[in-house]
Amino acid sequence: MNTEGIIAQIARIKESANVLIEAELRKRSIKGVVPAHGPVLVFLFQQSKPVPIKAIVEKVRRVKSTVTVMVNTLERHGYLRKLPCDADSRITLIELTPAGRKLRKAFEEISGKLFTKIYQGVKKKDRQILVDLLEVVESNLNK
Amino acid sequence: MNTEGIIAQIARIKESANVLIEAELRKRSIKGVVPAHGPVLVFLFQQSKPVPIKAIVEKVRRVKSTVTVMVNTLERHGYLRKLPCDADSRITLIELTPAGRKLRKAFEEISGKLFTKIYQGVKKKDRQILVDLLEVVESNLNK
DNA sequence: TGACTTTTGTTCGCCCTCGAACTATCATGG
DNA sequence: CCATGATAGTTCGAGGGCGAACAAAAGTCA
Repeated sequence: MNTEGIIAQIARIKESANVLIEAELRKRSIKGVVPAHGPVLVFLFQQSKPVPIKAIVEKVRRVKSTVTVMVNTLERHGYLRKLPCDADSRITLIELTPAGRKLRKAFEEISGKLFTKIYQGVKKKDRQILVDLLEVVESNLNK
Repeated sequence: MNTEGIIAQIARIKESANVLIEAELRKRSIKGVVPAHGPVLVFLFQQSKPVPIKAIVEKVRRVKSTVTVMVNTLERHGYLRKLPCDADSRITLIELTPAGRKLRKAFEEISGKLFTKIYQGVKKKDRQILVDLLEVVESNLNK
């Protein structure tokens, strides 16, 4: 009965997923992108207009100092651009470059691959049970 | 990145657990210890004699350069000591200081608290189902 | 309008984490 | 005995991540 180490188990799963993602990025010769950029990029894929950094901070569950640095890294690698905001000069607007938009397809492929691999041989019903139990655990942890 | 689902969910759980652990450490005024030190300390708690850094590396699933840094941090904060090895001077032996050993109780308390909180209201049977499903997912990811 | 507060981002210090390169040291086979 | 190779740790550079402190701009209100 090894319910003792569920957090360790979860941590290992997360790390294995990251390893897979990194391997797929390498396979596609995508440089300068790491798994942590995922949420930021996914958010930017959904935008049709430049968005303030603040909006990214609110979506990606990272503090703003972290987002500042990540945005700079992605900018340095040419995946996004910063523009000033005319209406409010405190604001920095972010928009994907063509290189950044090109990442979208890779992202979707990699997500699909991960999903397929994770649930290999797991029945739909069990997948649901797993996700539901994780949800209970998550909400327990946040109360 | 974003199977927008289980991996994100798992990542959030892991982070919430870390937040809880950090809060408990703070509550106990334990300085200089972060959740990542957990595996190292747990391993050292189990030792009755000084162990080489190499042994730590093998247990904690971190590369040796990471362990080097972590050991130095824990040493700087007074939780462990480095000693030379007479038989083989390439080796650095590590041993907990009294301050380090004193962390054990806090660790056990925090682990217990985490366990209780996570599984609040989850039946034993469901706990087992959860852990079993996670195990399937984990082994899927590693093949 | 001028003082005070809030909001937006950046910077800094500290830690983890990795991989690659490097230093000692030890082991082994010729 | 010594050259060659394996081993143990460290260092370096690049990235993530946090909180605290900070600067700049905008908002508020008397």
